Amino acid sequence: MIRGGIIKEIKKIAPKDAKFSVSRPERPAFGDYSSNVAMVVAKKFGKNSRELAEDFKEKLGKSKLFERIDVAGPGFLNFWISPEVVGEGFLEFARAKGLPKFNIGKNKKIQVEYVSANPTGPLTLANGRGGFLGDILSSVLALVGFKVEREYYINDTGKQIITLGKSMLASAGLIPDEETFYKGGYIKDWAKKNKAKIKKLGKDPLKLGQEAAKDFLKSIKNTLKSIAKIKFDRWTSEDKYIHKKNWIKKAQALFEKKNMVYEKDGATWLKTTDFADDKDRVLITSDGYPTYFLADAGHYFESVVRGFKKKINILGPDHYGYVARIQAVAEIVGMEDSEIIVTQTVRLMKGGEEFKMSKRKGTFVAFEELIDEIGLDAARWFFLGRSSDTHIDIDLEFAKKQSAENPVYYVQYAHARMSGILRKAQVHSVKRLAFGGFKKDELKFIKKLLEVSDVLEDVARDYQAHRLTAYVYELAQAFSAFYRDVKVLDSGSDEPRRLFIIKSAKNTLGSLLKLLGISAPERM
RNA sequence: GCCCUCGUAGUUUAAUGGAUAAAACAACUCCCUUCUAAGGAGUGGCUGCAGGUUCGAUUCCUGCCGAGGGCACCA
Repeated sequence: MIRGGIIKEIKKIAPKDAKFSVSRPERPAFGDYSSNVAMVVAKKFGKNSRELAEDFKEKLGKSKLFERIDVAGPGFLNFWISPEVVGEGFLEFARAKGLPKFNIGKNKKIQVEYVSANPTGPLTLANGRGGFLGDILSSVLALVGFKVEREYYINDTGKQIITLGKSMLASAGLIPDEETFYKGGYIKDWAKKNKAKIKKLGKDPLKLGQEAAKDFLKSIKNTLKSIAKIKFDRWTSEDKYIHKKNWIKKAQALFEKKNMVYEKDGATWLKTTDFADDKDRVLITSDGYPTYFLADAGHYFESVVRGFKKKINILGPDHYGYVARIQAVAEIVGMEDSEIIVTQTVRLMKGGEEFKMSKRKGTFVAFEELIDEIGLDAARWFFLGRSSDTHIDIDLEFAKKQSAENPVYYVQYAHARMSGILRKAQVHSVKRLAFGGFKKDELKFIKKLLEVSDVLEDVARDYQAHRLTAYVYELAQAFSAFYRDVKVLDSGSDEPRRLFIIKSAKNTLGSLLKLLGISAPERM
Protein backbone atom coordinates (compact mmCIF):
# COMPACT_ATOMS: atom_id res chain seq x y z
CA MET A 1 0.00 0.00 0.00
CA ILE A 2 2.64 2.47 1.16
CA ARG A 3 5.24 0.88 -1.08
CA GLY A 4 2.91 1.40 -4.01
CA GLY A 5 2.77 5.09 -3.15
CA ILE A 6 6.55 5.36 -3.12
CA ILE A 7 6.84 3.59 -6.46
CA LYS A 8 4.31 6.01 -7.90
CA GLU A 9 6.29 9.01 -6.67
CA ILE A 10 9.54 7.65 -8.09
CA LYS A 11 7.96 6.88 -11.43
CA LYS A 12 7.14 10.54 -11.81
CA ILE A 13 10.81 11.45 -11.87
CA ALA A 14 12.58 8.36 -13.21
CA PRO A 15 12.82 7.26 -16.86
CA LYS A 16 9.78 5.19 -17.59
CA ASP A 17 11.60 1.98 -18.49
CA ALA A 18 13.77 2.09 -15.37
CA LYS A 19 13.90 -1.17 -13.47
CA PHE A 20 14.28 -0.09 -9.90
CA SER A 21 13.22 -1.65 -6.65
CA VAL A 22 11.65 -0.38 -3.47
CA SER A 23 12.24 -2.71 -0.59
CA ARG A 24 12.25 -2.92 3.15
CA PRO A 25 15.81 -2.69 4.39
CA GLU A 26 16.84 -4.90 7.25
CA ARG A 27 18.57 -2.25 9.28
CA PRO A 28 16.36 0.36 10.95
CA ALA A 29 19.06 2.94 10.21
CA PHE A 30 18.17 2.59 6.52
CA GLY A 31 14.63 3.79 7.00
CA ASP A 32 11.25 2.21 6.39
CA TYR A 33 11.81 1.70 2.70
CA SER A 34 14.78 1.93 0.44
CA SER A 35 15.25 2.33 -3.29
CA ASN A 36 18.14 1.73 -5.66
CA VAL A 37 16.63 3.89 -8.39
CA ALA A 38 19.46 6.43 -8.54
CA MET A 39 22.13 3.74 -8.96
CA VAL A 40 20.15 1.95 -11.62
CA VAL A 41 19.58 4.96 -13.84
CA ALA A 42 22.74 6.94 -13.10
CA LYS A 43 24.32 5.95 -16.40
CA LYS A 44 21.39 7.20 -18.44
CA PHE A 45 21.69 10.57 -16.79
CA GLY A 46 25.45 10.57 -17.18
CA LYS A 47 25.78 11.36 -13.53
CA ASN A 48 27.33 9.75 -10.55
CA SER A 49 24.71 7.91 -8.58
CA ARG A 50 25.16 9.82 -5.35
CA GLU A 51 24.64 13.14 -7.07
CA LEU A 52 21.61 11.82 -8.86
CA ALA A 53 20.26 10.48 -5.59
CA GLU A 54 20.59 13.97 -4.14
CA ASP A 55 18.58 15.34 -7.07
CA PHE A 56 15.90 12.73 -6.54
CA LYS A 57 15.85 13.38 -2.85
CA GLU A 58 15.20 17.05 -3.52
CA LYS A 59 12.30 16.29 -5.85
CA LEU A 60 10.76 13.51 -3.76
CA GLY A 61 11.07 15.62 -0.64
CA LYS A 62 8.07 17.61 -1.79
CA SER A 63 5.76 14.65 -1.33
CA LYS A 64 4.03 14.56 2.02
CA LEU A 65 4.49 10.80 2.05
CA PHE A 66 7.91 11.22 3.56
CA GLU A 67 9.04 12.48 6.88
CA ARG A 68 12.67 12.22 5.90
CA ILE A 69 14.79 11.00 3.00
CA ASP A 70 18.46 10.04 3.25
CA VAL A 71 21.02 9.42 0.59
CA ALA A 72 23.27 6.61 1.77
CA GLY A 73 26.05 4.30 0.70
CA PRO A 74 26.66 4.18 -3.06
CA GLY A 75 23.42 6.06 -3.76
CA PHE A 76 20.52 4.46 -1.97
CA LEU A 77 17.49 6.55 -1.21
CA ASN A 78 16.22 5.72 2.24
CA PHE A 79 12.71 6.77 3.12
CA TRP A 80 11.04 7.41 6.43
CA ILE A 81 7.29 7.50 6.06
CA SER A 82 5.51 10.31 7.83
CA PRO A 83 3.51 9.17 10.88
CA GLU A 84 0.33 10.76 9.53
CA VAL A 85 0.50 8.65 6.38
CA VAL A 86 1.11 5.50 8.41
CA GLY A 87 -1.72 6.35 10.77
CA GLU A 88 -4.20 7.05 7.99
CA GLY A 89 -3.08 3.96 6.15
CA PHE A 90 -3.66 1.91 9.23
CA LEU A 91 -7.17 3.22 9.84
CA GLU A 92 -8.07 2.32 6.30
CA PHE A 93 -6.37 -1.05 6.67
CA ALA A 94 -8.25 -1.81 9.87
CA ARG A 95 -11.56 -1.35 8.11
CA ALA A 96 -10.83 -4.42 5.98
CA LYS A 97 -10.89 -6.51 9.18
CA GLY A 98 -8.06 -8.84 8.34
CA LEU A 99 -6.51 -8.75 4.94
CA PRO A 100 -6.63 -5.93 2.43
CA LYS A 101 -8.38 -6.58 -0.83
CA PHE A 102 -6.74 -5.78 -4.09
CA ASN A 103 -7.63 -6.30 -7.63
CA ILE A 104 -4.44 -7.43 -9.28
CA GLY A 105 -6.28 -10.35 -10.84
CA LYS A 106 -9.01 -8.22 -12.38
CA ASN A 107 -11.31 -11.20 -12.17
CA LYS A 108 -9.27 -13.11 -14.76
CA LYS A 109 -9.48 -16.87 -14.73
CA ILE A 110 -6.44 -18.80 -13.65
CA GLN A 111 -6.07 -22.50 -13.22
CA VAL A 112 -3.73 -23.93 -10.64
CA GLU A 113 -3.00 -27.60 -11.06
CA TYR A 114 -1.32 -29.46 -8.24
CA VAL A 115 -0.76 -32.89 -6.74
CA SER A 116 -2.25 -34.75 -9.74
CA ALA A 117 -0.69 -37.92 -8.38
CA ASN A 118 -1.47 -41.12 -10.24
CA PRO A 119 -4.16 -43.02 -8.35
CA THR A 120 -1.94 -46.04 -7.95
CA GLY A 121 -1.35 -45.74 -4.22
CA PRO A 122 -1.07 -43.35 -1.30
CA LEU A 123 0.31 -39.82 -1.64
CA THR A 124 4.03 -39.30 -1.19
CA LEU A 125 5.74 -36.52 0.70
CA ALA A 126 6.57 -34.81 -2.61
CA ASN A 127 2.89 -34.90 -3.56
CA GLY A 128 2.08 -33.27 -0.25
CA ARG A 129 4.68 -30.59 -0.72
CA GLY A 130 3.20 -29.58 -4.05
CA GLY A 131 -0.27 -29.86 -2.55
CA PHE A 132 0.39 -27.36 0.22
CA LEU A 133 2.07 -25.01 -2.22
CA GLY A 134 -0.77 -25.16 -4.72
CA ASP A 135 -3.31 -24.77 -1.96
CA ILE A 136 -1.97 -21.52 -0.61
CA LEU A 137 -0.96 -20.08 -3.97
CA SER A 138 -4.57 -20.56 -5.02
CA SER A 139 -5.77 -18.86 -1.87
CA VAL A 140 -3.48 -15.89 -2.38
CA LEU A 141 -4.43 -15.54 -6.03
CA ALA A 142 -8.10 -15.64 -5.13
CA LEU A 143 -7.51 -13.00 -2.49
CA VAL A 144 -5.92 -10.61 -4.96
CA GLY A 145 -8.78 -10.90 -7.36
CA PHE A 146 -8.26 -13.84 -9.69
CA LYS A 147 -10.94 -16.37 -10.41
CA VAL A 148 -9.06 -19.48 -9.44
CA GLU A 149 -9.76 -23.05 -10.37
CA ARG A 150 -7.89 -25.57 -8.24
CA GLU A 151 -7.43 -28.61 -10.38
CA TYR A 152 -6.36 -32.18 -9.82
CA TYR A 153 -5.69 -34.02 -13.06
CA ILE A 154 -6.29 -37.72 -12.67
CA ASN A 155 -4.30 -40.08 -14.88
CA ASP A 156 -6.88 -42.81 -14.70
CA THR A 157 -6.15 -44.62 -17.90
CA GLY A 158 -3.15 -45.83 -19.82
CA LYS A 159 -0.23 -47.99 -19.08
CA GLN A 160 0.25 -47.28 -15.39
CA ILE A 161 -3.35 -48.27 -14.71
CA ILE A 162 -2.87 -51.50 -16.65
CA THR A 163 0.25 -52.10 -14.59
CA LEU A 164 -1.77 -51.49 -11.47
CA GLY A 165 -4.30 -54.09 -12.62
CA LYS A 166 -1.55 -56.58 -13.32
CA SER A 167 -0.01 -55.87 -9.94
CA MET A 168 -3.27 -56.92 -8.35
CA LEU A 169 -3.34 -60.09 -10.43
CA ALA A 170 0.21 -60.86 -9.37
CA SER A 171 -0.62 -60.19 -5.76
CA ALA A 172 -3.50 -62.65 -6.00
CA GLY A 173 -1.11 -65.18 -7.49
CA LEU A 174 -2.84 -65.33 -10.85
CA ILE A 175 0.14 -64.16 -12.90
CA PRO A 176 3.86 -64.14 -12.16
CA ASP A 177 5.23 -61.03 -10.47
CA GLU A 178 7.37 -58.62 -12.45
CA GLU A 179 9.81 -55.99 -11.40
CA THR A 180 7.80 -53.13 -12.88
CA PHE A 181 4.69 -54.00 -10.88
CA TYR A 182 3.61 -51.96 -7.88
CA LYS A 183 4.50 -53.56 -4.59
CA GLY A 184 3.82 -52.57 -1.06
CA GLY A 185 1.27 -53.28 1.60
CA TYR A 186 -1.47 -51.19 0.04
CA ILE A 187 -1.42 -53.40 -3.10
CA LYS A 188 -1.73 -56.58 -1.04
CA ASP A 189 -4.45 -55.09 1.11
CA TRP A 190 -6.57 -54.15 -1.86
CA ALA A 191 -6.01 -57.52 -3.53
CA LYS A 192 -7.06 -59.30 -0.36
CA LYS A 193 -10.26 -57.31 0.01
CA ASN A 194 -11.24 -57.57 -3.65
CA LYS A 195 -10.74 -61.19 -4.54
CA ALA A 196 -14.06 -61.40 -6.34
CA LYS A 197 -13.32 -58.39 -8.53
CA ILE A 198 -9.90 -59.70 -9.41
CA LYS A 199 -11.37 -62.98 -10.45
CA LYS A 200 -14.12 -61.40 -12.48
CA LEU A 201 -11.90 -58.86 -14.28
CA GLY A 202 -8.87 -61.11 -14.54
CA LYS A 203 -8.81 -60.89 -18.33
CA ASP A 204 -9.00 -57.09 -18.41
CA PRO A 205 -6.15 -55.57 -16.41
CA LEU A 206 -7.14 -52.03 -17.48
CA LYS A 207 -10.64 -52.42 -16.08
CA LEU A 208 -9.25 -54.05 -12.97
CA GLY A 209 -6.67 -51.30 -12.59
CA GLN A 210 -9.39 -48.70 -12.93
CA GLU A 211 -11.41 -50.37 -10.21
CA ALA A 212 -8.41 -50.26 -7.90
CA ALA A 213 -7.59 -46.71 -8.99
CA LYS A 214 -11.11 -45.66 -8.05
CA ASP A 215 -10.54 -46.83 -4.50
CA PHE A 216 -7.08 -45.32 -4.27
CA LEU A 217 -8.41 -42.03 -5.54
CA LYS A 218 -11.06 -42.11 -2.88
CA SER A 219 -8.45 -42.45 -0.20
CA ILE A 220 -6.28 -39.76 -1.81
CA LYS A 221 -9.27 -37.43 -1.75
CA ASN A 222 -9.82 -38.23 1.87
CA THR A 223 -6.21 -37.55 2.76
CA LEU A 224 -6.25 -34.24 0.95
CA LYS A 225 -9.58 -33.04 2.24
CA SER A 226 -9.80 -34.33 5.77
CA ILE A 227 -6.22 -34.81 6.83
CA ALA A 228 -4.20 -32.22 4.90
CA LYS A 229 -7.00 -29.69 4.33
CA ILE A 230 -5.94 -29.15 0.75
CA LYS A 231 -8.82 -28.00 -1.38
CA PHE A 232 -9.73 -28.67 -4.99
CA ASP A 233 -12.51 -27.41 -7.24
CA ARG A 234 -12.19 -29.82 -10.10
CA TRP A 235 -11.10 -33.40 -10.45
CA THR A 236 -10.33 -33.79 -14.12
CA SER A 237 -10.42 -37.39 -15.23
CA GLU A 238 -8.06 -38.05 -18.11
CA ASP A 239 -10.30 -40.90 -19.21
CA LYS A 240 -13.67 -39.17 -18.98
CA TYR A 241 -12.82 -35.54 -19.72
CA ILE A 242 -9.91 -35.78 -22.11
CA HIS A 243 -10.13 -39.07 -23.97
CA LYS A 244 -13.88 -39.57 -24.11
CA LYS A 245 -14.62 -35.95 -24.92
CA ASN A 246 -12.28 -36.05 -27.86
CA TRP A 247 -9.73 -33.54 -26.63
CA ILE A 248 -7.01 -35.82 -27.95
CA LYS A 249 -8.37 -35.50 -31.46
CA LYS A 250 -9.02 -31.80 -31.08
CA ALA A 251 -5.48 -31.13 -29.98
CA GLN A 252 -4.11 -33.28 -32.76
CA ALA A 253 -6.25 -31.47 -35.32
CA LEU A 254 -4.99 -28.14 -34.04
CA PHE A 255 -1.37 -29.26 -34.38
CA GLU A 256 -2.01 -30.48 -37.89
CA LYS A 257 -3.71 -27.26 -38.85
CA LYS A 258 -0.68 -25.38 -37.60
CA ASN A 259 1.58 -27.64 -39.61
CA MET A 260 3.58 -28.83 -36.66
CA VAL A 261 3.15 -32.54 -37.13
CA TYR A 262 5.07 -35.09 -39.16
CA GLU A 263 5.30 -38.85 -39.61
CA LYS A 264 8.47 -40.76 -38.93
CA ASP A 265 9.05 -44.50 -38.41
CA GLY A 266 5.31 -45.04 -38.43
CA ALA A 267 4.70 -42.68 -35.52
CA THR A 268 3.28 -39.17 -35.44
CA TRP A 269 5.54 -36.46 -34.03
CA LEU A 270 5.11 -32.91 -32.80
CA LYS A 271 7.81 -30.38 -33.62
CA THR A 272 8.42 -29.23 -30.07
CA THR A 273 12.01 -28.37 -31.01
CA ASP A 274 10.56 -25.17 -32.47
CA PHE A 275 9.94 -24.21 -28.84
CA ALA A 276 13.20 -24.82 -27.00
CA ASP A 277 12.62 -28.52 -26.46
CA ASP A 278 15.69 -30.63 -27.18
CA LYS A 279 13.88 -33.24 -29.24
CA ASP A 280 10.55 -33.68 -30.96
CA ARG A 281 7.92 -35.73 -29.18
CA VAL A 282 5.68 -38.55 -30.23
CA LEU A 283 1.94 -37.91 -30.28
CA ILE A 284 0.72 -41.21 -31.72
CA THR A 285 2.81 -44.35 -31.42
CA SER A 286 3.39 -46.61 -34.39
CA ASP A 287 0.84 -48.97 -32.79
CA GLY A 288 -1.70 -46.21 -33.13
CA TYR A 289 -2.01 -45.28 -29.45
CA PRO A 290 -2.01 -41.66 -28.29
CA THR A 291 0.78 -40.93 -25.87
CA TYR A 292 0.42 -39.48 -22.39
CA PHE A 293 1.97 -36.35 -23.80
CA LEU A 294 -0.79 -35.94 -26.35
CA ALA A 295 -3.38 -36.38 -23.62
CA ASP A 296 -1.65 -33.63 -21.67
CA ALA A 297 -1.75 -31.41 -24.73
CA GLY A 298 -5.48 -32.13 -24.96
CA HIS A 299 -5.79 -31.26 -21.30
CA TYR A 300 -4.09 -27.88 -21.78
CA PHE A 301 -6.24 -27.23 -24.84
CA GLU A 302 -9.37 -28.05 -22.88
CA SER A 303 -8.40 -25.58 -20.18
CA VAL A 304 -7.81 -22.83 -22.72
CA VAL A 305 -11.16 -23.43 -24.36
CA ARG A 306 -12.85 -23.27 -20.96
CA GLY A 307 -11.40 -19.79 -20.63
CA PHE A 308 -8.16 -20.29 -18.73
CA LYS A 309 -5.45 -18.29 -20.45
CA LYS A 310 -3.33 -18.45 -17.34
CA LYS A 311 -2.20 -21.61 -15.65
CA ILE A 312 0.23 -22.63 -12.95
CA ASN A 313 1.22 -26.26 -12.97
CA ILE A 314 3.04 -27.60 -9.95
CA LEU A 315 5.03 -30.72 -10.71
CA GLY A 316 7.27 -33.06 -8.78
CA PRO A 317 11.03 -33.28 -9.32
CA ASP A 318 10.73 -36.30 -11.58
CA HIS A 319 9.21 -33.97 -14.17
CA TYR A 320 12.16 -31.69 -14.84
CA GLY A 321 12.60 -33.22 -18.25
CA TYR A 322 8.97 -32.62 -19.02
CA VAL A 323 8.82 -28.86 -18.67
CA ALA A 324 10.06 -27.85 -22.12
CA ARG A 325 7.55 -29.95 -24.03
CA ILE A 326 4.65 -28.85 -21.84
CA GLN A 327 5.57 -25.23 -22.36
CA ALA A 328 5.67 -25.93 -26.09
CA VAL A 329 2.12 -27.27 -26.20
CA ALA A 330 0.93 -24.58 -23.84
CA GLU A 331 2.06 -21.99 -26.34
CA ILE A 332 0.61 -23.83 -29.30
CA VAL A 333 -2.83 -24.29 -27.77
CA GLY A 334 -2.99 -20.62 -26.78
CA MET A 335 -2.19 -20.63 -23.08
CA GLU A 336 -0.97 -17.05 -22.80
CA ASP A 337 0.69 -17.33 -19.43
CA SER A 338 1.92 -20.77 -18.53
CA GLU A 339 3.95 -21.18 -15.38
CA ILE A 340 5.43 -24.48 -14.35
CA ILE A 341 6.80 -24.85 -10.87
CA VAL A 342 8.91 -27.91 -10.27
CA THR A 343 9.34 -28.63 -6.61
CA GLN A 344 12.63 -30.08 -5.43
CA THR A 345 13.16 -33.51 -4.01
CA VAL A 346 12.01 -34.58 -0.62
CA ARG A 347 14.43 -37.18 0.66
CA LEU A 348 13.85 -39.33 3.65
CA MET A 349 16.76 -39.87 5.98
CA LYS A 350 17.15 -42.46 8.66
CA GLY A 351 19.98 -41.99 11.10
CA GLY A 352 21.90 -39.79 8.66
CA GLU A 353 21.54 -42.26 5.78
CA GLU A 354 19.27 -41.76 2.85
CA PHE A 355 16.33 -44.09 2.82
CA LYS A 356 15.41 -44.64 -0.83
CA MET A 357 11.76 -44.03 -1.37
CA SER A 358 9.97 -45.81 -4.14
CA LYS A 359 6.28 -46.03 -4.76
CA ARG A 360 6.69 -49.00 -7.01
CA LYS A 361 8.69 -50.89 -4.45
CA GLY A 362 6.33 -49.73 -1.75
CA THR A 363 9.16 -48.30 0.32
CA PHE A 364 8.12 -44.79 1.16
CA VAL A 365 6.53 -42.74 3.86
CA ALA A 366 3.05 -41.68 2.95
CA PHE A 367 2.05 -38.07 3.28
CA GLU A 368 -0.58 -38.80 5.89
CA GLU A 369 1.96 -40.62 8.05
CA LEU A 370 4.02 -37.45 8.30
CA ILE A 371 0.99 -35.38 9.25
CA ASP A 372 0.01 -38.00 11.75
CA GLU A 373 3.50 -37.89 13.19
CA ILE A 374 4.07 -34.15 13.54
CA GLY A 375 0.61 -32.63 13.20
CA LEU A 376 -0.93 -30.64 10.39
CA ASP A 377 0.11 -27.18 11.58
CA ALA A 378 3.77 -28.16 11.92
CA ALA A 379 3.69 -30.07 8.64
CA ARG A 380 2.27 -27.13 6.76
CA TRP A 381 4.80 -24.76 8.27
CA PHE A 382 7.61 -27.20 7.57
CA PHE A 383 6.81 -27.40 3.86
CA LEU A 384 5.49 -23.90 3.25
CA GLY A 385 8.39 -22.21 4.94
CA ARG A 386 10.82 -23.39 2.32
CA SER A 387 11.28 -22.21 -1.20
CA SER A 388 10.05 -24.82 -3.69
CA ASP A 389 13.55 -25.22 -5.12
CA THR A 390 15.10 -26.31 -1.85
CA HIS A 391 16.00 -29.95 -1.48
CA ILE A 392 14.35 -31.22 1.64
CA ASP A 393 15.98 -33.94 3.67
CA ILE A 394 13.58 -35.13 6.26
CA ASP A 395 14.40 -37.44 9.09
CA LEU A 396 11.25 -38.60 10.76
CA GLU A 397 12.88 -38.73 14.17
CA PHE A 398 14.31 -35.28 13.60
CA ALA A 399 11.01 -34.00 12.30
CA LYS A 400 9.25 -35.25 15.40
CA LYS A 401 11.80 -33.52 17.56
CA GLN A 402 11.61 -30.40 15.41
CA SER A 403 7.87 -30.31 15.52
CA ALA A 404 8.07 -29.55 19.22
CA GLU A 405 10.31 -26.58 18.40
CA ASN A 406 8.50 -25.58 15.24
CA PRO A 407 8.27 -21.81 14.76
CA VAL A 408 4.60 -22.29 13.98
CA TYR A 409 3.93 -22.46 17.73
CA TYR A 410 5.62 -19.14 18.23
CA VAL A 411 3.24 -17.59 15.74
CA GLN A 412 0.23 -19.29 17.25
CA TYR A 413 1.36 -18.17 20.67
CA ALA A 414 1.41 -14.57 19.50
CA HIS A 415 -2.16 -15.02 18.31
CA ALA A 416 -3.18 -16.57 21.61
CA ARG A 417 -1.61 -13.66 23.50
CA MET A 418 -3.50 -11.13 21.39
CA SER A 419 -6.67 -13.06 22.08
CA GLY A 420 -5.87 -13.05 25.78
CA ILE A 421 -5.53 -9.29 25.89
CA LEU A 422 -8.79 -8.75 24.03
CA ARG A 423 -10.56 -11.27 26.22
CA LYS A 424 -9.64 -9.35 29.33
CA ALA A 425 -10.41 -5.94 27.94
CA GLN A 426 -13.64 -4.07 27.52
CA VAL A 427 -13.45 -4.37 23.78
CA HIS A 428 -16.85 -2.85 23.10
CA SER A 429 -15.52 0.55 24.08
CA VAL A 430 -13.07 0.61 21.20
CA LYS A 431 -15.39 1.68 18.45
CA ARG A 432 -16.28 5.11 19.66
CA LEU A 433 -12.77 6.45 19.70
CA ALA A 434 -11.15 9.33 18.09
CA PHE A 435 -7.69 8.34 17.00
CA GLY A 436 -5.05 10.85 17.67
CA GLY A 437 -1.38 10.42 17.04
CA PHE A 438 0.14 7.00 17.36
CA LYS A 439 3.16 6.68 19.60
CA LYS A 440 6.53 5.46 18.43
CA ASP A 441 6.27 1.81 19.48
CA GLU A 442 2.77 1.66 18.10
CA LEU A 443 3.87 3.04 14.76
CA LYS A 444 6.65 0.49 14.55
CA PHE A 445 4.22 -2.36 14.99
CA ILE A 446 1.67 -0.79 12.65
CA LYS A 447 4.26 -0.46 9.88
CA LYS A 448 5.01 -4.16 10.12
CA LEU A 449 1.31 -4.89 10.00
CA LEU A 450 0.82 -2.79 6.88
CA GLU A 451 3.57 -4.68 5.09
CA VAL A 452 1.18 -7.56 4.60
CA SER A 453 -0.10 -5.85 1.44
CA ASP A 454 3.37 -5.83 -0.09
CA VAL A 455 3.92 -9.47 0.78
CA LEU A 456 0.64 -10.65 -0.67
CA GLU A 457 1.26 -8.63 -3.80
CA ASP A 458 4.74 -10.15 -4.18
CA VAL A 459 3.52 -13.69 -3.67
CA ALA A 460 0.70 -13.20 -6.15
CA ARG A 461 3.26 -12.01 -8.67
CA ASP A 462 6.21 -14.39 -8.27
CA TYR A 463 4.59 -17.37 -6.51
CA GLN A 464 7.29 -17.48 -3.83
CA ALA A 465 4.88 -18.66 -1.20
CA HIS A 466 7.48 -19.11 1.52
CA ARG A 467 7.64 -15.35 1.90
CA LEU A 468 4.26 -15.55 3.52
CA THR A 469 5.47 -17.72 6.39
CA ALA A 470 8.55 -15.54 6.73
CA TYR A 471 6.34 -12.49 7.05
CA VAL A 472 3.97 -14.15 9.49
CA TYR A 473 6.93 -14.96 11.68
CA GLU A 474 8.18 -11.37 11.48
CA LEU A 475 4.74 -10.12 12.39
CA ALA A 476 4.69 -12.38 15.44
CA GLN A 477 8.13 -11.06 16.38
CA ALA A 478 6.99 -7.48 15.96
CA PHE A 479 4.06 -8.24 18.20
CA SER A 480 6.32 -9.77 20.82
CA ALA A 481 8.40 -6.61 20.85
CA PHE A 482 5.25 -4.50 21.11
CA TYR A 483 4.00 -6.70 23.92
CA ARG A 484 7.26 -6.28 25.74
CA ASP A 485 7.58 -2.53 25.31
CA VAL A 486 4.00 -1.38 25.51
CA LYS A 487 1.45 -2.12 28.14
CA VAL A 488 -1.98 -2.38 26.61
CA LEU A 489 -4.40 -2.99 29.45
CA ASP A 490 -4.65 -0.30 32.11
CA SER A 491 -2.65 2.16 30.09
CA GLY A 492 -5.14 4.96 30.61
CA SER A 493 -6.06 7.03 27.62
CA ASP A 494 -3.71 4.94 25.47
CA GLU A 495 -5.63 1.76 26.15
CA PRO A 496 -8.49 2.05 23.66
CA ARG A 497 -6.17 2.95 20.84
CA ARG A 498 -3.86 0.07 21.66
CA LEU A 499 -6.71 -2.35 21.94
CA PHE A 500 -7.78 -1.28 18.51
CA ILE A 501 -4.30 -2.03 17.18
CA ILE A 502 -4.28 -5.45 18.83
CA LYS A 503 -7.71 -6.23 17.50
CA SER A 504 -6.68 -5.34 14.01
CA ALA A 505 -3.43 -7.28 14.29
CA LYS A 506 -5.30 -10.30 15.54
CA ASN A 507 -7.66 -10.12 12.58
CA THR A 508 -4.72 -9.99 10.22
CA LEU A 509 -2.66 -12.71 11.87
CA GLY A 510 -5.72 -14.91 12.14
CA SER A 511 -6.57 -14.39 8.48
CA LEU A 512 -3.03 -15.16 7.42
CA LEU A 513 -2.97 -18.36 9.42
CA LYS A 514 -6.28 -19.32 7.89
CA LEU A 515 -4.85 -18.60 4.46
CA LEU A 516 -1.93 -20.90 5.31
CA GLY A 517 -4.30 -23.56 6.57
CA ILE A 518 -2.87 -23.33 10.06
CA SER A 519 -5.07 -23.08 13.12
CA ALA A 520 -5.14 -19.83 15.08
CA PRO A 521 -5.80 -20.76 18.71
CA GLU A 522 -7.41 -18.36 21.18
CA ARG A 523 -5.55 -19.97 24.05
CA MET A 524 -2.48 -22.15 24.36
C1' G B 1 27.90 -38.95 -22.19
C1' C B 2 23.87 -35.05 -22.62
C1' C B 3 19.96 -32.00 -20.16
C1' C B 4 17.54 -29.74 -15.68
C1' U B 5 17.75 -28.36 -10.45
C1' C B 6 20.40 -27.54 -6.00
C1' G B 7 25.29 -26.36 -2.93
C1' U B 8 24.90 -20.32 2.40
C1' A B 9 26.64 -20.59 10.33
C1' G B 10 27.29 -27.10 13.96
C1' U B 11 21.92 -28.15 11.87
C1' U B 12 17.32 -26.56 9.09
C1' U B 13 16.66 -22.48 6.05
C1' A B 14 16.23 -16.65 4.37
C1' A B 15 18.25 -12.77 1.34
C1' U B 16 13.11 -8.91 -6.65
C1' G B 17 21.87 -7.60 -8.74
C1' G B 18 22.57 -3.73 -3.38
C1' A B 19 24.54 -1.43 2.19
C1' U B 20 28.04 -4.77 7.95
C1' A B 21 24.81 -12.00 4.27
C1' A B 22 19.51 -12.75 8.08
C1' A B 23 16.51 -16.01 11.22
C1' A B 24 15.23 -20.52 13.81
C1' C B 25 17.28 -24.69 16.35
C1' A B 26 21.66 -26.31 19.02
C1' A B 27 25.86 -24.04 22.47
C1' C B 28 27.00 -20.32 26.19
C1' U B 29 25.42 -15.81 29.77
C1' C B 30 21.34 -13.45 31.86
C1' C B 31 15.65 -12.17 32.90
C1' C B 32 9.37 -14.91 35.95
C1' U B 33 5.86 -9.36 41.92
C1' U B 34 5.05 -7.93 34.45
C1' C B 35 -1.86 -8.07 29.56
C1' U B 36 0.23 -16.30 28.83
C1' A B 37 8.26 -17.55 30.13
C1' A B 38 5.29 -22.06 24.25
C1' G B 39 8.32 -15.49 26.07
C1' G B 40 12.45 -11.75 26.32
C1' A B 41 17.89 -9.54 26.38
C1' G B 42 22.85 -10.88 24.90
C1' U B 43 27.66 -13.81 22.93
C1' G B 44 30.39 -16.73 19.16
C1' G B 45 30.17 -18.74 14.23
C1' C B 46 28.56 -19.03 7.08
C1' U B 47 28.13 -17.89 0.70
C1' G B 48 31.80 -25.54 -2.49
C1' C B 49 36.34 -24.03 -5.80
C1' A B 50 38.46 -20.90 -9.95
C1' G B 51 37.63 -17.17 -13.41
C1' G B 52 34.30 -13.40 -15.92
C1' U B 53 30.32 -9.42 -16.49
C1' U B 54 28.98 -5.08 -13.14
C1' C B 55 29.74 1.01 -9.65
C1' G B 56 28.21 -3.43 -6.75
C1' A B 57 27.53 -10.89 -7.31
C1' U B 58 24.87 -15.71 -2.48
C1' U B 59 22.09 -14.02 -6.96
C1' C B 60 23.90 -13.39 -13.86
C1' C B 61 27.82 -16.08 -17.39
C1' U B 62 31.93 -20.03 -18.11
C1' G B 63 34.70 -24.14 -16.15
C1' C B 64 35.53 -27.59 -12.16
C1' C B 65 33.92 -30.36 -7.64
C1' G B 66 29.72 -32.40 -4.86
C1' A B 67 24.21 -33.95 -4.26
C1' G B 68 19.52 -35.10 -6.60
C1' G B 69 16.42 -35.84 -10.85
C1' G B 70 15.66 -36.65 -16.09
C1' C B 71 17.45 -38.45 -20.87
C1' A B 72 11.39 -44.34 -24.30
C1' C B 73 7.06 -44.75 -30.08
C1' C B 74 6.32 -45.28 -20.49
C1' A B 75 3.28 -42.45 -17.60
